[in-house]
Amino acid sequence: MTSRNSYHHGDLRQAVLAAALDVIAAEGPGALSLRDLARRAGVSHAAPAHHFKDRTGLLTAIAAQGYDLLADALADAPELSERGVRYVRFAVDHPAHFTVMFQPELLRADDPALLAAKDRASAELRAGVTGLGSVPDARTAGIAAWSLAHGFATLLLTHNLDDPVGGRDPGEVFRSLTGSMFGADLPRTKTEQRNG
Amino acid sequence: MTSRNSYHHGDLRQAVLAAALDVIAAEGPGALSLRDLARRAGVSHAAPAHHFKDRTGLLTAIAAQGYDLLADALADAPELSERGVRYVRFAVDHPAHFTVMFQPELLRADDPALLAAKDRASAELRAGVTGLGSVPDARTAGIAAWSLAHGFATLLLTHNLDDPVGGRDPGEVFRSLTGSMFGADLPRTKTEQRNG
DNA sequence: GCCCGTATCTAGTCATTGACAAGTTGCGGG
DNA sequence: CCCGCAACTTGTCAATGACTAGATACGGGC
Repeated sequence: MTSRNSYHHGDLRQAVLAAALDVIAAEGPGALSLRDLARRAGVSHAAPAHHFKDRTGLLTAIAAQGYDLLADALADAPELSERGVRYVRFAVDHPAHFTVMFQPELLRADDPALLAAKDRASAELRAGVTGLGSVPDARTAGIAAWSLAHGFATLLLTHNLDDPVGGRDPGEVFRSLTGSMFGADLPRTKTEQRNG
Repeated sequence: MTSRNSYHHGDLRQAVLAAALDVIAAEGPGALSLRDLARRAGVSHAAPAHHFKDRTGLLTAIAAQGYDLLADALADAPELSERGVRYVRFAVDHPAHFTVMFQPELLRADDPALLAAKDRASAELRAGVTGLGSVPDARTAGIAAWSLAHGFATLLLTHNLDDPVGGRDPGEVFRSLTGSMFGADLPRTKTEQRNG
């Protein structure tokens, strides 16, 4: 699957990406070694560079793929709270992507593919907020919602909430979180927002 | 200041720590090089190892210092919302510490100094929640508050909120955030919490 | 005032890595 | 059939983390 006996690997780009995700999820981006990934794929030490240019290029490709996956995950979610749940689930399901996406110093910020994917994801995030209706300050509410979901996801991935969450589905735990803050169900109406 | 003409540096540990914080704040933990820090301090390439053992030891020392600073910053804050503001301010004022503190794979998790400092900070965080009184689920509320502050801080440091925040004080922006979610002022009473 | 234990720092070394250059293989269009 | 180009290999260099052995000087004990 990952290596062939022919001169050409056949699918080296995917093989390296997959191996990289494993390493990052297990030991973080700092443990990434292009030469190690090459060994795992059974190719020479310089082969990965042809597909990703360098270490930064590989991480940038991962981040771009991550933003695309996030945009897909958020698409067609009815309520704001449901987008939050999906945001958290995305982080748990794709920890390596999520980790790399939010470490700008590891990435090539002007990469076209990265920018495009990031725009897609941003649009989906904003779409969730506009669904709130004409809330007093939709922008502030959007930042609050994003902060809540992002903080919960980050604390989860950094093992700061292992005890409270236990074995429960993190998405459901987050749902109960938003419930305890806003009341039973989101999105709230304009009137509720003013009184809340 | 950073180097002396005597054989002994005099304060190498502090000099290396300070230089490391600069590097991390500017280029992230991945850009840290013990040899580079040694050059900046004007000592031999192996000198820092005497104080921190290895790269992981240095990062662990920074994280421990960070948790101590955070505990200090949170101490004696009257309300929960004020602790949130201070949490965000800590992240903005000590970006290198904050970054390293929440990347467990960079640290030696069983380091005594790290564990002690982390416990201090945890106690301060929990103290803020108990101030809420007998809220339905204090633990859930605590996680929600921590997630909100942590997420906002993380998004700030990763330059995902540059436009919305502009030049304003991030602490004040966060204060307005909590206000838009919970109402005018925190902590809310038990009754408000039920109705909210 | 001297001596010695030890913390601090130096000098040298090795394996590993990222990055780059130059060459080889083989797929696929014309 | 052949040729351009993408995919991969081989070789190399500087930089780094980690380790070892040794030099230096600070400070307590006498």
